[in-house]
Amino acid sequence: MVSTTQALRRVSLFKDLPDYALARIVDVVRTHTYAPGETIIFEGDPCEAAYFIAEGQVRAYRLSPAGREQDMARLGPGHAFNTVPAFRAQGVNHATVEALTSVSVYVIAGNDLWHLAGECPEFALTLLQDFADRLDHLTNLVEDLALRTVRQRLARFLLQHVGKGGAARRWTQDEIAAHLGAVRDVVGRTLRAFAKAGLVRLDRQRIVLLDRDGLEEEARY
Amino acid sequence: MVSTTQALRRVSLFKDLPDYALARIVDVVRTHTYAPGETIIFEGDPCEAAYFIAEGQVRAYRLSPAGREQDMARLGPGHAFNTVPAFRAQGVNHATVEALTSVSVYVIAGNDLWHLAGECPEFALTLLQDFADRLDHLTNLVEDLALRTVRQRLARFLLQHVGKGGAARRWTQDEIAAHLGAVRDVVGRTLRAFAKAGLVRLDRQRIVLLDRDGLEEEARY
DNA sequence: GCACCAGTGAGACTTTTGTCGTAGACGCGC
DNA sequence: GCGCGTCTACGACAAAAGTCTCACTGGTGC
Repeated sequence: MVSTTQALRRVSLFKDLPDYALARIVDVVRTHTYAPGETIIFEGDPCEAAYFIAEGQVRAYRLSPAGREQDMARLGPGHAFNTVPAFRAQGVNHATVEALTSVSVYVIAGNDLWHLAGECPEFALTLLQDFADRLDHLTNLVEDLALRTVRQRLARFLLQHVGKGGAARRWTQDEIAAHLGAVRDVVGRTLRAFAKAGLVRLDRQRIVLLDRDGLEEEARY
Repeated sequence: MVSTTQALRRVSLFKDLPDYALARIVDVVRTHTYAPGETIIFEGDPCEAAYFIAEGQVRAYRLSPAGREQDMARLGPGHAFNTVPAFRAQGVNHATVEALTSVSVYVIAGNDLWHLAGECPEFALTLLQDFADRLDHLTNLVEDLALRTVRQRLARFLLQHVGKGGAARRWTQDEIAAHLGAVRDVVGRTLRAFAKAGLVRLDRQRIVLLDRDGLEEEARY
């Protein structure tokens, strides 16, 4: 715990906090690590704490009784999750969060987070910014789900997430489906349709964009 | 402006604030009224200010290029809207907001809101609670849109919004559709299916629930 | 009374999405 | 190599949702 203050500064949500705030956080924070594939919190469980990612990637999703999944967010170093229930009356986790890689997190109990926000204005503002970003993201997600077809959503997704370089992480069709609010079959079918139209090339596990303008045409309204 | 402090306390978001915070708000707040049907802010416009409802009902929605609408929220006295952009880098309104009734609001410029949150911890906490509630609401909305059919959504909607007494406000099928993320035709068709199954009775403009258990069955899973 | 209009009921039809079954390709551990 | 699990391809089919059209109702204002 000697250099915890230094380490905390690496989390972008804590980066700009004054020393006194960090000192208070050090008092209440714990650390924890999770293996890839491990589930960190379960939707519906009573909320114990909020999590801040030091290392690794996680995904937060909701699960339907039929087993279908809908991603709410993918989060990496510096992001936080499960911060919401600390500020609500009945605090239950609002999504299931799963480690995609090895993950190490800082954990702060809900009560402590509440008090920190009340005592450190800088921290409260940081949280407000974070919440605002997530409200924006969810609002866009709602619009997509309600007003656009899978085809349009997939075109947008490809434009955003399949970078020019091959450096982009691989997405399985199942993952894309969970991200878009569809099922694997439909994603695969639509991808093949794009391939037939010459918009993309499917190199088994790798998707290469051939016609960016064409995809933008598909994505636009 | 004499009794503004008193009046502000009627807004539930301001209710529990200490006097010094209210005094600061009084310094920067303006008031405004809107007629029924009037659009208060437009999606995509640069964000000027945040709004707190003193009187009346509004609805916030997103519009697709095809003219279809998706409600994000319906808000009444004590609720706030357009508070999010004040906490984001590029502040543009994230939805269109329309007055359903005569509406009077308190208006606070984005900058002022930011400073208030930084200087009044109680206010920051109140805003965090408000944001947390809305994140919860939007998360549920995403789950509904992605994982449930219109039929299931409609059953839930009826259970929630059509109270026992006849006191419930009237919903047109168009409004229900915007709320559920569907189109009027489908809502009407599904309502008729429910009526045929004996779950509801349709009295032109009035929906009466006949079989609550049956609807819960439709809504579940 | 009359015309007008928003809200609704209803049928026919298309498109989109989801479901199922089967099969092939690939990577991995043994 | 072999088996095994994951990911993918693809066709057939079913269900859900959307689109289009027309008619009807009940209220409003004139």
